[in-house]
Amino acid sequence: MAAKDLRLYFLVQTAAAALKKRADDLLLTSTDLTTAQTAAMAIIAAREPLSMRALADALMQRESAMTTMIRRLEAKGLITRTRAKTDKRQWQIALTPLGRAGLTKSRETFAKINAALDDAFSAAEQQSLAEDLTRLRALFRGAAR
Amino acid sequence: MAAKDLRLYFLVQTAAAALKKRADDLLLTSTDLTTAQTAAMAIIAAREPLSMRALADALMQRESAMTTMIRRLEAKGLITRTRAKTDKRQWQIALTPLGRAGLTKSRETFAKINAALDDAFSAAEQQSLAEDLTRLRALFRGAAR
DNA sequence: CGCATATACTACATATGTGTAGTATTGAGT
DNA sequence: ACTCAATACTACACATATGTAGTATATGCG
Repeated sequence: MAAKDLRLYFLVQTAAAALKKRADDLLLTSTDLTTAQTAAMAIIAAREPLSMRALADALMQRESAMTTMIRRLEAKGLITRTRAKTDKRQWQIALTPLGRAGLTKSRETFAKINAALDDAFSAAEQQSLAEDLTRLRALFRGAAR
Repeated sequence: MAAKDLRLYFLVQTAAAALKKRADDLLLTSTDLTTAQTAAMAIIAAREPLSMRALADALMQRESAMTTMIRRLEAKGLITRTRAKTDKRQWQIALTPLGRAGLTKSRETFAKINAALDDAFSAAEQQSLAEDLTRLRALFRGAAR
């Protein structure tokens, strides 16, 4: 039966989906942002101004995945895109004050998420889980065999 | 900085994405199926014939997410859909021989994934990871507060 | 300098997932 | 039997992610 082979795979995917959905539910009611958008804005806040490429790398995603999202954030007035002077291929992405405000507001959501985690997992357990997930991610991020 | 708040969230999502991508890469070259399709077929194999609703529940998803995927699997000749006699609202979904063959072939992929996991994680570590993920999933699957 | 290649980004097709609204059928209560 | 709510499923809009192909700019090398 293939079902047993899929057990850990399925657990990882469904746990990630449950976490994402809860965070999205909380975020969308309080800030009208998705978690993906919030994660992008958190990276931008930490490194602005940065290029599409740098943003994609920080989020461990492709540049092509960034185009649409960044356009949406720009349309909402949360970020600005300006051409880099030294390299005209690049954009320089930065938060607007409105974007900064949205990001600040999003902290409530992650505070709730983290409080729930703290209730359910001891610091040692969270540490162990983080280490396992880091190894899991590293294990599968190389080229396929 | 919001980045720290997002640490565990980001780890879970990126670890799940890395695992999904590796499995997809392997599966798509050997069977032309995605992991989501394979997971659906594994459920169908274990419980056929079953309704859209039962399938969605088993995959922890919405029925609306099933419609398109099931249509695709049907178009590929991997599953059949027939109306249930007792309740004409329901479909009865079952694998075709071709579907069963695809599922069998997919086992190679998950054998590789599981071998990689066995290399990197001891049985006890996998057990602990599975328990943590089960708790994490349960923690966030209820209604939002 | 001029050309080949690499890099940064965009455009679009495909796949998945969510949310919401709609249709058809069933079933429960009166 | 009739009505009304619940259930099973579909349709569609939107957000995200991947893969591939294309354009514009930069850069290295002869």
